[in-house]
Amino acid sequence: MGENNKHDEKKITPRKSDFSQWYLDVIRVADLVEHGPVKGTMIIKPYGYAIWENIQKEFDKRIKETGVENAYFPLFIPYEFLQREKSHVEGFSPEVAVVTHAGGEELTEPFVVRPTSETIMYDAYSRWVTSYKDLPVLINQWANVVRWEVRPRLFLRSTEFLWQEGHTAHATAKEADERAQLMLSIYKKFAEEFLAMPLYTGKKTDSERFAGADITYTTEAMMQDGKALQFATSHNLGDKFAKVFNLKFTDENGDTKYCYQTSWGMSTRSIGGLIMVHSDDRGLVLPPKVAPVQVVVVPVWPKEEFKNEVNSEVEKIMNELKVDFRVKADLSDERVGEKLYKWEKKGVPVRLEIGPRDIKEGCVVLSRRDTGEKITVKRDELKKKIFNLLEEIQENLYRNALKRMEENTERVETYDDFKKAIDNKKFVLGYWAGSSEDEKQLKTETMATVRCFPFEHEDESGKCFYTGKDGAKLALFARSY
RNA sequence: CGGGGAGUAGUUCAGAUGGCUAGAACGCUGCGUUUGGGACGCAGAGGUCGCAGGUUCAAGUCCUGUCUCCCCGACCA
Repeated sequence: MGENNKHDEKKITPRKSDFSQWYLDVIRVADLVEHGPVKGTMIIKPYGYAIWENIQKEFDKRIKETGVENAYFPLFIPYEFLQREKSHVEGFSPEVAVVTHAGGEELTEPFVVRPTSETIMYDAYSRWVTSYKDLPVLINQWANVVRWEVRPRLFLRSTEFLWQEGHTAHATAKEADERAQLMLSIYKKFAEEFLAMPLYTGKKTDSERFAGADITYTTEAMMQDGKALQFATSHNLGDKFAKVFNLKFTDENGDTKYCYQTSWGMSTRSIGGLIMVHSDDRGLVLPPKVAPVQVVVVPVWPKEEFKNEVNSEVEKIMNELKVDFRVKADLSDERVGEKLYKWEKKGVPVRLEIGPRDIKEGCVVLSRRDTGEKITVKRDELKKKIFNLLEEIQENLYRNALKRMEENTERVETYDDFKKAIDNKKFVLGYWAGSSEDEKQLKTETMATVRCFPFEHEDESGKCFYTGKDGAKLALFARSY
């Protein structure tokens, strides 16, 4: 290494010394994205996009099982639509991109690049729904949205991001709330089973509620630096939007009623979460279920003359494995060490090494990304071993993340203990009866926010550690992204 | 908007008190030797030093202005 070279491109900043830098390093070495020319935008590279595709595919399957269908609505929304719901426009106007010129002229009516699609979808719904027989409307769209955030961060808060947004309309308030909660439970299951990411779920406080919603339900994940990341949300919108978009139906008795609605979304932020929950100082670590490549086959050619023999063996293995796994053979001319590091940094769960020695002995070497453990496996039980290994890695990642989340969640009774716990980068559970003003004050004092009132502690109540009020509900606090 | 930092090769950077043809490492191209955990040799390509003015015999270096980017906070999926 040159003496002038302070930054070794191959190395990764250790998590403990600088978590943000580590996060950016992982993204860089795994080759997921880079910055776009407009501030806060991302160029998602093939490997990064492949992760998103897997998320899409699996989540899409799961929501369709609940009767949801996909559709697509325009990117451009009349500004006037946004303005109809007062708190909605107040919430979003600071961050919308407004188009005032197009086709070489100034427009008579400006439009916005969608920051979310409630308005344009419900305008359509109002034409589609006339009878109770048209309900419920259960529609999802996979799309990009634009929010001109003050401080963008790769994946976590990009100016433009990809997501799914589900929008439903129902005949009753009860049905809408059930749907909102159902979707939240689907997010939770999806995150835990597919992304190996444990979550807290609960209700947001008034101040953290979605602009225009009656109730916002949320899922919160713990990153390895102890900060919280809002993973996905589900909103019970009540009938607010229905009233301003004139979304009405005639019920069984011939009475005209407004619909009750929900909306729910999950974005490319989930990839940021994935990185910050599982990855380590060697690079990305991906749970097998999301990994674009589950098994990478690395041939070893100690001498040129072995190349053909090994490669034909690799081909056999590929044919055998590609039926059941996402598998890739790295036949590039890079030297072996370089390949091993490369795929490690990309987070491939299982690596398969095969060289002349292994061929002679009828076996291969498998190495797992999460623990680094290497095992030698006979060729005839290869498939079974890989299958088990992938399952084990998936479980192990979840177990570790869950353990970390549980061990780093503390219950407190007093504000002093609260501050101590927050400074120790914990998630904190404590009784809370504060106002929105109190939340603000708490944040300036401790940098922590109320993440949610967790469902699992819904029935508990006690004395608020901040205001001293009785009958306070148990809330989850953390510093957050 | 506040607080830091940075603009020089594809990337990460070095270029005190102005001075010869602007450097290194990695990466890239070609040839050869190599290949069981980040190889090595030789040859090569690659830069109007963020931009605009100014001072000077001479500016990457000094002065003035300006723009941009990154990181940390307020906002959020």
